[in-house]
Amino acid sequence: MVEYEMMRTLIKDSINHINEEIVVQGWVHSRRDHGGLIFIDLRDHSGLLQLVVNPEKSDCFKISEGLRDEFVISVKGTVKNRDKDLINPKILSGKIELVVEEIEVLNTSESLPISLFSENESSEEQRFKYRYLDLRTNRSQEILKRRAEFYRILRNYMDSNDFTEVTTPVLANSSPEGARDFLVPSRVHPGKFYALPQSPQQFKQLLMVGGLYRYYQIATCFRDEDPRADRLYGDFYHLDIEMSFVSDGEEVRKMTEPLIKDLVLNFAKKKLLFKDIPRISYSEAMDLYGTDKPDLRFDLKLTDVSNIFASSEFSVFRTAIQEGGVVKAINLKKAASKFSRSQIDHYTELATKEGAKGLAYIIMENDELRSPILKFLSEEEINKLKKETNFENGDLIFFGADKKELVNRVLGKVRDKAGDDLGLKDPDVIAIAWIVDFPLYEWNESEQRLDFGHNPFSMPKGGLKALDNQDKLNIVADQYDMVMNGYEICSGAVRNHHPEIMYKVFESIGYQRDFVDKKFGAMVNAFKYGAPPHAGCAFGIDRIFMILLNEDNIREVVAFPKNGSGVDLMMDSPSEVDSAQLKELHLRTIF
RNA sequence: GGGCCCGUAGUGUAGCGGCCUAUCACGUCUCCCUGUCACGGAGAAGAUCGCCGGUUCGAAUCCGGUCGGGCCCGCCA
Repeated sequence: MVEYEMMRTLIKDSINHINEEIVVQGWVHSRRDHGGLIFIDLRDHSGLLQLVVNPEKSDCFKISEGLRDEFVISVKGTVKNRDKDLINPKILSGKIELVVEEIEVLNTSESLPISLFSENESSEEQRFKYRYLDLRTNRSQEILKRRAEFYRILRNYMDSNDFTEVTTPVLANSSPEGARDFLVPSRVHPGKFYALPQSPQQFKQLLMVGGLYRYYQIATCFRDEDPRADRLYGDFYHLDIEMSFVSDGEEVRKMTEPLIKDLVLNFAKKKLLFKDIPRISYSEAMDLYGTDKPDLRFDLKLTDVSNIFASSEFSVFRTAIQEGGVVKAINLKKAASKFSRSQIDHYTELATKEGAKGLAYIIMENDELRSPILKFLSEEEINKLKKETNFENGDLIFFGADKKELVNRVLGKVRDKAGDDLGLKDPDVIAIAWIVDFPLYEWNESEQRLDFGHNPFSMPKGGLKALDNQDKLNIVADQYDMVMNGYEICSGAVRNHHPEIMYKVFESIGYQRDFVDKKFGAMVNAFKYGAPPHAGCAFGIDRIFMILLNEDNIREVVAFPKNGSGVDLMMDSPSEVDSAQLKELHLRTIF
């Protein structure tokens, strides 16, 4: 007698096993009781198999009458071909069935608190509370398997390119910049804390100093920041990469590109919009798209039209420019007929939510212009506008007039929404680009001081000299992000590996040497002993996986996600601990 | 921390001031049924409409608060 765990195997081999006796185990997927004959669809990880229970087997029949959805059973029976007109083309095993001879209930099931296989999909809250049931669906099973496949591709690629996988500590140190840390109190050292790393940044750089040629890790990262649909709470995964003897970010970009292309083309089976992945500077991205993570599946661009309206009669435009701001336009080609008045109002709403005072627009239909601001615009201005923005019949232009940063942000959002509303985001297409040359510093308006733009460990282009001579806000770092369909999926940099430049970079925004020594002691010390130039990056694995699977919520692609408040509804974590545990950790309860 | 939206039998929904003693489907329970595969048929049980308070002659429905959930802003070097 053959024992089968896998029905898929059974299906493949069924030709050879017709009339053989076999044993299968699985879940009762559904039961159809005809009174004198019972059909059961048995389900395991590989699919469905129909069982037939005849009344002559009175013991089996009795048991079968009591079976309910999701009972776990073990069945012995004979594989039979179905008659031609009884074949079910909807299931893989539809040509055969198992005529039951013995049946044993291995476990029962209460009726389910969520619906698994019907058309009513239960709420996310319910599904995640009962995630162990939700995982039984085809969709979940598929996601788990695809994720394993995804990991395998990452590892194969890295391994075959001389990268060494190194596991770095999870109990690490709190870092002063960046996200909020998860702290872990030390029992042995009263009053001291570990922190769970936001990324293995410092460890991987120390590996470079340690002589490792190339490093990678599928690294767990921990950040205590509020989640979003595309951002997990708590822990998430990086493909973390670092390469020694690299002084130009281009080397990292060239190294990682083929992997991402392979994932798009062969893993996700999607179209890649740009075969040669473009490099777009941060400032260009902000100018053209109003964001540093543009969705490049569609080609809408912002145009600076300040020169046209510098002395306009329309005071909103004129004043904005006089006060050092800009006027920019985005021409939504052929959108005029597609947008109703109320839809345009939605854009205005979006703009004001972002801080704009309003959102001027102008429409050209049947050679006629329509706009609330039309009376303020001269013919010359209109003509120049037509020329500079390719403004034609059927087009709709939105304007932003304010400080440059605000205008970019607002029109960037407008651009993104227009991409949705005009159906320009093809789900089968992936557009990838590198955004390069991020500013090392940025101006913190609320605190009126300089801050690090992206991360404090990148090498300023031009080194020490740049730090001495240039206007700080003009200093560019060899720092790069990869964007995919409007999501940031990777961030990296050529690292600052000279102690003197490290000190200087911090000093420029008011941190003294001892601050650097205290907070980044290991790194800055290590750099004193022949640190090789090095560069790297980190890809957000969960997010890439989400995009490639066309999911719009990142929690869907994780086995056991936490909800929007950082709660694991299934495990009910975080939870209280008893006072003895707190005492041992030298903590007192605050309640 | 802030804004917007949601909360109705086990599950998904309808109802959005009186026709509500709350709709429908799935599930559950009882009975019938020997070829179904979303089996079919007959019947039954199951909801103090998240919770508290208010307005009203009257509240699932309107208002306030609160709890829970979602999306967004802040935050995410």
